[in-house]
Amino acid sequence: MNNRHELTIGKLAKQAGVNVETIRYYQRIELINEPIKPESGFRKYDSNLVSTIKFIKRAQQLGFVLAEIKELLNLGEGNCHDVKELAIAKRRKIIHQLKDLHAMKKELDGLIDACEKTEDTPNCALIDTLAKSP
Amino acid sequence: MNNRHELTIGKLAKQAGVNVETIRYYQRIELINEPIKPESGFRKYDSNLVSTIKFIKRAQQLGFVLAEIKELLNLGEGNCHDVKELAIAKRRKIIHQLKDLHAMKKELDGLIDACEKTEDTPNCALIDTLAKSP
DNA sequence: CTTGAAACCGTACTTAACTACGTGGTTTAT
DNA sequence: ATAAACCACGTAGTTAAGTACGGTTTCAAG
Repeated sequence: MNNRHELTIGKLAKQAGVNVETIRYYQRIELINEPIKPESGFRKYDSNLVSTIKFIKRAQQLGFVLAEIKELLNLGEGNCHDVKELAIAKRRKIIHQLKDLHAMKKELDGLIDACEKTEDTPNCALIDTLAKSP
Repeated sequence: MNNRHELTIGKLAKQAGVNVETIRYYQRIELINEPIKPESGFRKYDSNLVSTIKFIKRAQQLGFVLAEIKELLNLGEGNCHDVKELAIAKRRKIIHQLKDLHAMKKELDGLIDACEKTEDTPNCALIDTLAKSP
C-alpha cells in the first residue's frame, strides 16, 4: 500500500509528525537505528520508519516509557521463548490498564449523566472507585 | 468501610505507597492541599487522602499527566456546565486510549499465539497496525 | 527528661524526554 | 553558480515529576 522509498530526516520527521531533533534523539538512545552516512551526502531513511515513529508516539500516550517501547519494538527479533515471556508481561499490563480505563470511563459516564439531569453537582465517587483498583 | 481518621504525613505516605517528598511535592503544585499547621505540632492529614493519592498514581499509569489529573480532581467542584465539558473531553480521550490498547492487546495475543505454535518468529505486524490508528 | 525518630522547610539534584543552538557541510531552485 | 533551505553533529537548555539533603523543631518511648 505504502510506496516505500527513501526520505531525508526532515521528510521523515514531517511525515511522522515529530521534530527532527526527536528523531536524532531516538537514534542516540538507540530506539531506532541511524542509517549509515554515505561517503558524501545526507543519510537516507526508509519510509517504513514513519510507522515506527507513529507507533512510538501512540504507545507513549498509552503510558509506555521509551525503554518499554524499545522492548516492544524488539519483540519481533530474538527467539520465541524470550519473546513470549515479554509479550505476556506486556499483555498483562495492558489488560490491567484496560480495566482501569473502563472503570474511569464508567465513572465519567455517570458524572456526565448526572450533569445532564440536574444542576446539582454530584459528589464525585470517581476517586474512591479508582483508588481501590489493585 | 474505611475508618476515617487523621494521619501524619509519614503514615499517609506509607498507606498510599508513595514517598513523603512526593506528597510535599503534590502540595507545592497544588494537586492536593496542605492542611493548616497547628500553632504547635505536626500537620494532620485526613485518611481519605490515601484514596486520592492512589487515584493520582493510577491515573498517571493510564497516561494522564498531573495537570490533567488536577482537572479530574476538580471535576466534582465547579458548576455542572464546565464539569460536563471537561468530563466529555476526558471520556473522548479514554475511549481513544481504549481503542489503541485493544488493538495492541490483539497484536500481542497474535504474537503469543504464534510463539506457542512455532519456533518461527512471526514478523511483527504490531507496529503497522498501531501506527495507522488516527 | 532525654534522646532518637519523624516532621518541617527551603533549596538543590536527578531522570526522562525532548528542544534549541551554533558551526559547518550539502543540495536544490533560480 | 550562488543563495536559501536543509542536513550533520555536538553540546547545552528545558519541562515534568519527582528525590535528596541539611538544618531545625517536635513528638513520643523509655
